[in-house]
Amino acid sequence: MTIQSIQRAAAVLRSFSEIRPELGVTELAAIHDVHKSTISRILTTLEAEGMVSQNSETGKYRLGIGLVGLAGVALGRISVRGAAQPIMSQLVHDIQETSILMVRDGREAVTVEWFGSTQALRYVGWIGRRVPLFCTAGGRILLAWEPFEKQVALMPFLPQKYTESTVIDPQALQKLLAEVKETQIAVVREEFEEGFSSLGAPVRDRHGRVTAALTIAIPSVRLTAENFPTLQAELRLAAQNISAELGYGFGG
Amino acid sequence: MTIQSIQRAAAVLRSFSEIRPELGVTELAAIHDVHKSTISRILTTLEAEGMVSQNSETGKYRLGIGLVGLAGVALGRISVRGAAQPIMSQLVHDIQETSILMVRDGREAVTVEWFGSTQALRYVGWIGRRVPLFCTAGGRILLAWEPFEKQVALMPFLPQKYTESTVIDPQALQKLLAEVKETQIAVVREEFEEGFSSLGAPVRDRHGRVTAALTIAIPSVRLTAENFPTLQAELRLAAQNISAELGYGFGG
DNA sequence: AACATTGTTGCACAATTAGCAACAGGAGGT
DNA sequence: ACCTCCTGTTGCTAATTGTGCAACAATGTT
Repeated sequence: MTIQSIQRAAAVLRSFSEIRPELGVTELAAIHDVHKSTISRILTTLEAEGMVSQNSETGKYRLGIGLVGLAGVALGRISVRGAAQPIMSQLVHDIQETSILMVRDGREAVTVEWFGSTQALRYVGWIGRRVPLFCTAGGRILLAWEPFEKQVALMPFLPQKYTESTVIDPQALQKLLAEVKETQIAVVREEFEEGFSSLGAPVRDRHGRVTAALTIAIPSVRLTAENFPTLQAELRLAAQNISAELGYGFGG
Repeated sequence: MTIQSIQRAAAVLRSFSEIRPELGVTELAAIHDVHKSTISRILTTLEAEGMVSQNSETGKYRLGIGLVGLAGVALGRISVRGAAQPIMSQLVHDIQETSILMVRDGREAVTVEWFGSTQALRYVGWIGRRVPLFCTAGGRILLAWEPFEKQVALMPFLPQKYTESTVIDPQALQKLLAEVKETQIAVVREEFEEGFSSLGAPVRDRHGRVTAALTIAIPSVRLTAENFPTLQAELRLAAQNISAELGYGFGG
């Protein structure tokens, strides 16, 4: 028994994205198959609550600053962040590449912490960035230890290709996930973003469950056969150290 | 014309805080003077939307990871962040103290970016942290250039004292805000958190409006008469540089 | 075992919401 | 300047949905 108008409000909020950060009443009404007067009222209410704001020039709406404060409270309960921060900071200092910590949110992975490389050419992340599970290293780490039935249940939701390299064939993906589980490392080369590749390693909680993914995001030109062994070793070690901090008895 | 049930949902979300990250149905019902069955249904709906999650052991609720992704989109539209990041990183590198960028959210200031000092004793911030306007350096920066009537209109909402040093007398505060406006620097010594002080400087947009506050948060033992001139000068310069990036013609 | 407390659920009713229709304002074209 | 089109907003009312009552299920304490 859920409350329909609250569901509608949440659906409206989720309509905004990195790609479509600003939307109009008429657009949202079409997306949700709801009358525009209804959308207008939902947005008016959400604006009063600081969760959206209206661009006075365009009349269109965006997500509002009030969500940031709510997310701050939500982030505060994610204990892996505290454990990971010093370790990630050191990792980035050592390898001079960007490191990102992700957890699962529905059918996506979301960034809950990140430290950026200081090199001029580097990957820039942000807290709250959502990326697909299937074609990112962090996403594959979060999927690889899921029960097979759960992995299969997600296959109908495979997204479009993001790049020429994106793997979207279910069987090929299953194979990749099995390899991730075996090697404990995920490697994604330009499947999600042209020019960038990523490595991922599992972070486990005290029960041994993979609850987060520690990743390195790197301009592809800098991921070579020469430095790959070092990078993946450093990443593994950092992920193991974070897991140990969380109470995982991992060869500690 | 706002939608009451959506307002209620938002009010429930805002009930969670740093201090009270986990709340039960009965507590929330009392806080909001709403029947607990109503609260239970609101929470069930919000949980289905990923905006809260229930602790299976305690039966209580917390804010959920879905809010982080929404906040990520909201953060993406705050252009001051991109301008500020390299400058803040350099500032922290130079002074070895934590720097925080805040914008206003209603009657509070919220952190939209931060870079932490690597010293062992340091201030740790986080994206989405909300702090009172009145007794933090960033908050005072955000208030100081507000029209007098707007400042006065906020006085009834003065919070309780956080520390022995918190200034909550309206007239004393008005005087402090006038000084901030004159000196272009806010200094708060342990008014919000024991052991920590902060300095704030205004960040202006291309229209000249103060739309963000750049701050340094520092263990009070490290803020001395000796280093204060250097710290405030570095902070001013960094804030001016960010403002210039935003198109403010500030003695460029 | 009995009791207290918490979160959940079925039911019915009336309060609130959703959709229709009209409106206000702005942009673009002639 | 006038007209058309499009967008977001608002008054009104019917009916749908949300709310509160009452009961329930589960857990913890004495």
